[in-house]
Amino acid sequence: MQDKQLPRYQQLKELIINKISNGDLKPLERVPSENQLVKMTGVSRMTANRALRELNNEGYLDRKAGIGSFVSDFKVNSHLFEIKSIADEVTSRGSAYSSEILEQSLIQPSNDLSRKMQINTTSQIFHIQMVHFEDSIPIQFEDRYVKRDFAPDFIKQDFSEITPSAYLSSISPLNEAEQVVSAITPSLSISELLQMKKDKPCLLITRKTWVRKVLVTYGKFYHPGDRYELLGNYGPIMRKKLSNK
Amino acid sequence: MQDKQLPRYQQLKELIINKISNGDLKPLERVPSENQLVKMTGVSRMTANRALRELNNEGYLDRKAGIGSFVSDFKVNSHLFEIKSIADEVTSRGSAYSSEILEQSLIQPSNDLSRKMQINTTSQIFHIQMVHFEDSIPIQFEDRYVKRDFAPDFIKQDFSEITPSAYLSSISPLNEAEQVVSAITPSLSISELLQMKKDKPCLLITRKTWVRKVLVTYGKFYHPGDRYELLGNYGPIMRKKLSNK
DNA sequence: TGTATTAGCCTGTATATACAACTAATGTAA
DNA sequence: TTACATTAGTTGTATATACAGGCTAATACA
Repeated sequence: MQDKQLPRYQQLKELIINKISNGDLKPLERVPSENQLVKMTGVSRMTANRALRELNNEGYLDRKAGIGSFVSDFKVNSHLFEIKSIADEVTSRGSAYSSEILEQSLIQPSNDLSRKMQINTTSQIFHIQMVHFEDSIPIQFEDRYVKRDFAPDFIKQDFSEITPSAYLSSISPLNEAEQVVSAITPSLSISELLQMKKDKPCLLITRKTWVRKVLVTYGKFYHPGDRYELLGNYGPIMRKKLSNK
Repeated sequence: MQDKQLPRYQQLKELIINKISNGDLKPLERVPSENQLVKMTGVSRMTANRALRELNNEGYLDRKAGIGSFVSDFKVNSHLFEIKSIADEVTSRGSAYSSEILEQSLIQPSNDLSRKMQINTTSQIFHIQMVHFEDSIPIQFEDRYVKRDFAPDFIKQDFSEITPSAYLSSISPLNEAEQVVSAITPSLSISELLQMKKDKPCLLITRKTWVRKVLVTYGKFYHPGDRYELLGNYGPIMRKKLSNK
């Protein structure tokens, strides 16, 4: 039954997380101040402070003394997941990013796919296939499925302007992700798309992302083994804050 | 000069982190209670509470109401880094773990290696090469270098009993790690060690770990691409606590 | 002796209060 | 207009206090 009531600071946190998840509060938007929360909910300022401070530590909010508390923008959330937009990655290296879209359609999922995405076969999903280039050299083949009801306008987007990852993050911050990394020998078609030599290995990343415990995307990302590495930094005190600008 | 003094709860946190890092406080050992910290340092209980609570959230401590606060054991820290001991990984899947040691020696580093490990060529380092098996099938070739002054007894260990990762974690919790994942075609010798078919790809993980900002190990971990996957879960609220037992 | 109670310590939460530092907007004087 | 001071609102920190709930060991009692 779990009717044991949560502590008040936790209730406050979930209230705000829910507003972020369902879009009531959008990235960079202002969140009620500590004193406003005191007036709204009747808690003391210290418990409002604890709620906002912990949300800040967890990466949901950005706070500044004298200014206020704001919802983190999606770049911060991406960093939280160690999942960067491929376009940002390329440009941050000082290289030129470009892309080529191979397919962008609304499809009926196969049995296998509907099972992987935890839906029934009658609901439709979006499918996109594209290649990402760094200085005109292919570095990723993206093969992604997206739930239709999560991103109804997915089909209308121009993904040569904004990557699917960035677009999906802009709709709603992703709460959770699972990523499986493996090394494979690519199929002939993928090998050709990535302009790889025969029998060269491929780094394959299979990623699922959830929003509020609901799976929204399932994608496979193929990288040429000799042109791409996946970097991860791990440490207890590595939170990065937005610059002041 | 940075002589601006840190907040008191932060001073308390660093005091305890330092004691953990330099071995004054060992895993599972008791940490001063909130009231003891009050008497020792003169702060109020709430700021002692904040220090211990945040250390708990960051994975350094485990706290239990009615019992006390204790240094997390190395398994928790490993999880913090998303780096699991290969032996734990295998046994948690219900398989039988075994290993074979190929080399365990004290060497003079080459120029290239001394640069990678940020030491001069006169200091000696340990070198170990071993293969890890799951149900007698090789799943990892480990090629690791360890600073001598960090683990002076490294050479004496029986690594068929405890993996190098687990041993190093037991000496001191690792503060920071960097991990690069790539897909390669293995050399013939590695391919044979891992009993792989010709031209099959290999998942290569290159990992550096630091303790108190000092690099202590540098290792390469080769996995057969068709027998191993690297799994990562990402989410804001995924802290796992030790069971009660 | 065996059992129940109590006392004491621990963490967890919540409140009220206070002061400091920072920022933006406003008012005021040169 | 410009420069400076004031003010109000924000977060950041620190303290004192209180009560609840979990746990252990000493104590009291039958």
